[in-house]
Amino acid sequence: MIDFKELLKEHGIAPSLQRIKILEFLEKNRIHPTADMIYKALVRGIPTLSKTTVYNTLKALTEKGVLVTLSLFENEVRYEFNTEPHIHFKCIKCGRIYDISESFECLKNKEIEGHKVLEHHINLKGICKNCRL
Amino acid sequence: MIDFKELLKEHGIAPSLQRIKILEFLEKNRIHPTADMIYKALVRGIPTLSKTTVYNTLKALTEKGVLVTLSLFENEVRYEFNTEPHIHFKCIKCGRIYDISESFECLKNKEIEGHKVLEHHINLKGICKNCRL
DNA sequence: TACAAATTTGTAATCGTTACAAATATGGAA
DNA sequence: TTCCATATTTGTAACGATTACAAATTTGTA
Repeated sequence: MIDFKELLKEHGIAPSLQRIKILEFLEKNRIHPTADMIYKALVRGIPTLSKTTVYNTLKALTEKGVLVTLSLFENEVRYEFNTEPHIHFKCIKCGRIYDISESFECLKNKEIEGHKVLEHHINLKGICKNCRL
Repeated sequence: MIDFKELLKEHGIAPSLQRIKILEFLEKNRIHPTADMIYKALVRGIPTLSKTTVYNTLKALTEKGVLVTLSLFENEVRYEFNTEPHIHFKCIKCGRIYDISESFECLKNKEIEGHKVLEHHINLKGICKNCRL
């Protein structure tokens, strides 16, 4: 069990209730949510929660490297924990986003057509194992 | 030299001046522009051009498969001709987006962790050959 | 030339996000 | 504990990209 309060302190962010809850939500719900999804989920427990707080917190956590933002297919910002490099798969039927543990080390720090590659993002799209049944 | 009027007709879209110019711009300027960039570039030649027309045309052309939309890193929609599958590289210094002809056939129609892969989008980020100098 | 249908246009609405300032909560010093 | 400066949160307004919509214009065809 992660100590979210500690995790925030380690990154120089004061561990307020709102921040802890946002971080906890992202750790426990690996669904790559949008800011709005996070807000809607948490406002039940924290009725005074403001969307601005959600955005501010996500921005701060991203700047500190705790979170990572994703630009997947539909052009909406989604957030996830910054963990091992992995690939994202989005199901065109149910819309769920899956993490694929496979990684393409072959791209890392490579030089392609004269350009120095620092980051690579691989997004897959198709029918997920549940929707294929 | 592509006959844009013909190309539009082939896809069941009436070849109006505005549509021809938008298509022509995308074919001649392989810069993966946003709708706004297209509008700004064309409004000089067509002073009455409306942004709505640009959006409508881009939407129609995308639905017909003539264009493809990109969700790259900054979460802004960009458009390009629908051609051979290729990889996009964005320079973090100059912001330019390059097409990398290399393709990852190894991903095509593959089954990964039980999911059926239909599309794959690979986005690279780094320093381009010009900015490295 | 005339007219119905398609296209374009401009305005207003919408959505996600950010700016900003007031209100609130916090932690440390006295 | 109480006080206070500071940090955090909140709500509203502003913003930019996109879409909805209806009026105006253009087009192709009879």
